[in-house]
Amino acid sequence: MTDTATNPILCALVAIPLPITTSAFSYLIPEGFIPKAIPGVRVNVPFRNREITGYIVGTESFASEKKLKPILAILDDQPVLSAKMLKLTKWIGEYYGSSWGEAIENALPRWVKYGKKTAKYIEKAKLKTEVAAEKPQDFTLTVEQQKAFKTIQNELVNKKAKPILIYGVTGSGKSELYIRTIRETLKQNRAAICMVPEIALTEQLQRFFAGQFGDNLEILHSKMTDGERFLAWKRIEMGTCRVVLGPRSAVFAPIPNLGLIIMDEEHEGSYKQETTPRYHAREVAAWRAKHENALFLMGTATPSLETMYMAEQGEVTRMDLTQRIDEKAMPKVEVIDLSRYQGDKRASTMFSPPLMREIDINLKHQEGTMLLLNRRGFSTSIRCPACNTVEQCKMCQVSLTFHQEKNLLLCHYCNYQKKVPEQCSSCKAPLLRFMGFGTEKVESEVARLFPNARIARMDADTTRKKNSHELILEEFRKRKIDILIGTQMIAKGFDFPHVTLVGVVLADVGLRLPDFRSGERTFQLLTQFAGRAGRGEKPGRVYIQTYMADHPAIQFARHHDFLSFYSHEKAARETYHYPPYCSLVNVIIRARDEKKAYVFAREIRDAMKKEFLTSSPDPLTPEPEVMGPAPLPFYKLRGHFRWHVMLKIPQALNLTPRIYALLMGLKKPSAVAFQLDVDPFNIL
DNA sequence: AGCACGCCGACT
DNA sequence: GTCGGCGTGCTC
Repeated sequence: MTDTATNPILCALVAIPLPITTSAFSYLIPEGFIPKAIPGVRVNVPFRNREITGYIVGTESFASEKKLKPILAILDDQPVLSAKMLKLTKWIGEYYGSSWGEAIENALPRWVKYGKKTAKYIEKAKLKTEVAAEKPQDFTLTVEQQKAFKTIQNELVNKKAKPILIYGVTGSGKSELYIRTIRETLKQNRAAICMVPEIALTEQLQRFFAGQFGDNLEILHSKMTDGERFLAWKRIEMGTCRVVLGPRSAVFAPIPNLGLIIMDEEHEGSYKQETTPRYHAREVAAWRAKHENALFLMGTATPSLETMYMAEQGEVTRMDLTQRIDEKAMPKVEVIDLSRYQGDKRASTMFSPPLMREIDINLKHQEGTMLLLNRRGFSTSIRCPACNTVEQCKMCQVSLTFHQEKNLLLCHYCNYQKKVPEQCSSCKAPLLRFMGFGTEKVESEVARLFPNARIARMDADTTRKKNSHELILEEFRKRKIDILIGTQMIAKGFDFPHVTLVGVVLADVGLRLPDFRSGERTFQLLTQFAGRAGRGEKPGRVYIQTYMADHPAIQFARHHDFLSFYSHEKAARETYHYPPYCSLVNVIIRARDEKKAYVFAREIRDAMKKEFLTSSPDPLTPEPEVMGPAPLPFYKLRGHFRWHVMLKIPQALNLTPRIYALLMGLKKPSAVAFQLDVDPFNIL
């Protein structure tokens, strides 16, 4: 043993924010840096032959000197990440298949990446305009609300509380429960995060919350300037503000003593991030709440199948709010079978006579109308006008997508393909119809039919600019607009008491998407949208136009019957082995070279089959399946050809390390890249 | 991700 | 004979 061996050498483990598999690299800590080299600080380190900023995630000692490079600089006096957040990001990396460094960078606001903010930023941030606060009103709780609140109160002090799901019909007063629960949390000197599906709803809830929590409220979202975010972050970190409101990224708020995480509209797909790390905020929130002894509270009128299933399994506590507050009735829903009006001279190309009549009535009474067409679809599907059959894949039970280039119908799950049929595969009628029109066309049609109406359209195209959301909504709220036309973004959460009529121009749009969740999504959309009507004094009316009037998603939505829809959909998921009866992992393969992408995708498919399809002779357990490779809907994206291979496996273990090891074992051409999507939400 | 190392085509 | 194409491999 030499002298150096008896003196252990202190090294730092540094996570590097690059897409590499090694989770952390060891570096020497130069003598003078030792006191500052604590977990959570940023450091500059030599990496290969360049300098890169990483994060210290731990320290270790080596008995003998290894050939390690030294840390070049330590950038922070205080950690930018607490020990708890380090653990959380580690788990995210492991579960969703990103590097620890990428998971860390994702959890931090942008300004951390580029260094400290100067006084200039702070001054700028202080100028932030105050939000108009709605006067706090104290509601008396309904009997159901009281019962739910009592349970929540108990669970709030239970360190081992399970997550709670509030299943409450639209207008049943979930927000009021959130507020009381947050107040209760504050009383215990703890802090709360409240997540909403998107920034637009943050702004809506902000006025409501501001009246309740005043200076204690802080907002966190990516459209804020760096300066605003910096101040907000610091106030939260120091415990000055103890109520945080924001979209999915708010789950990473640097709260020191977390007591509560609320997730409003739990079923919303926007909680799943579509870039690396592809985390689901529901899972992250559940993990964080569990490890920080906080309560996780979800609320929605249309729970996801996953969460309902967890409740059935006893892993989530479910509470129901079946009544609207103030004894308001649920709006009456009419389903209009459009095939009845084909060739009807009174019908316009998109409006049936009953819906036109109702719009007219609303204009005369000067009451608000909302029209929904959820057309953000990329693909057009084909339908038989005689029997309304939509061409579907026999194996996967999803709609076939029309690919113009190849002039074929493709299944995006298993790559089954067939020629565009010349006649309906069900009733043999000729002349199949290609469907497709969007909100813009609705707007022009409404303008033509109702020339005196004041119309606005709200979709991804009209809300690109900052504040355009609020501008449109504000005009509508002030009744300067009679008819608001939009995509799903007008369906969620808004509370306009003057809206008495909502119309769905074509409910079928969502049902044709090539996704096993299309029925669930359509049910949710219709239910949420119907809930926008009749929130004021007058009762609401809902008109749903469709060619698929018998579809369960439409029929159950018509009767506001979520629980029956759930039973129905659950049975289908079990039959066809989809979540919650299995776990899905999607491997996305892309390359500039079309052939290379496909060849490697096949290699991955074969390797995964070999790895996962060998065992399980038990006939009662469903076999794992490896599907694909199939082209992704955006087959050519930014010059890359994209394929995916999907693994369906009947257990919810964390398979990511195993799949990663497997894929790294293949000799991958460097021109090909792959990415995991664990628990994919959009199979796109 | 990047960035260097490495082995094949058109240039002074 | 070289300059440089991007295929491939590695990063404490």
